[in-house]
Amino acid sequence: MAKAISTEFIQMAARILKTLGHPDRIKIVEFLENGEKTVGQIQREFNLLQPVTSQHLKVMYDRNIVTFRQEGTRYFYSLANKFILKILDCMSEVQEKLDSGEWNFDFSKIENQKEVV
Amino acid sequence: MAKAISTEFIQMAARILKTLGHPDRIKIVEFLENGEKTVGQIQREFNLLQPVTSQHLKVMYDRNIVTFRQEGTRYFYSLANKFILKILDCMSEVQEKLDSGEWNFDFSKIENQKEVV
DNA sequence: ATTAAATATAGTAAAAGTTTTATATATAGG
DNA sequence: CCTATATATAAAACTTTTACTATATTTAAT
Repeated sequence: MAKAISTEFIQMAARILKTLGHPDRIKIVEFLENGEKTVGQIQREFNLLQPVTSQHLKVMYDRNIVTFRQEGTRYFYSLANKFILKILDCMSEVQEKLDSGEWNFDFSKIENQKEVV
Repeated sequence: MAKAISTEFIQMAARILKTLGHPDRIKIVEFLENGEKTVGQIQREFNLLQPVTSQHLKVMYDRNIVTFRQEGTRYFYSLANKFILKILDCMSEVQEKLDSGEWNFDFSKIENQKEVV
């Protein structure tokens, strides 16, 4: 079972989780699981505005979630560390359990819900 | 390997991750892993203000992360579903890898960093 | 009935995150 | 050199969070 988590780690983890707590970013990160992609590829894949795409990538770069290499005028982004992979694994595992009905999650509480405090 | 993640699920997951993306809430959720706790217990454990504690719990309740039962004037909070446990497991696993040096994470990028965009 | 304890709720100001529109930069090709 | 392409950066308007402070509610005890 999970052992206690250190303060320094918690700060880092909170930042990562918060940053991944945005639908676009989850999708992007998942997309990058298949290998590096350019900004344009990402943008087209999810029908995002270019600056939005860049912004997401910048935020994730600043938080050490993605990294990139430049080639000519293109920037190839990829996942920066294994923590992210782990989280993706975790999520898809959860989704499987939900799909199979083994687990249950009350979506009603979170859908179409106005933000509260 | 992680399989594709559905849109509905992504919305839900983003919400959960975003909500857990706060140091206090990670700590609280981890604390609850040991079994239900009252608001007062949580508050004292982490030296939080009472309204702050209640707020965190309310937000997490609204997002189906925790649940509670009332007994007299006390509210006993506990984890609401297994997704959360999974995330906690994931995090402590990552921490182990980091501690053991098997993995690496550049903390410099996220510590004492002013928020950008 | 009164009071104390435990917790929730409300209100508000400040901070952080998001989205959009506009503009800049850098590289490649002609 | 000039132009087009790919991407970054900036600025502004807006929304959501966060953290406080104050107050209300409910139950238990006297």
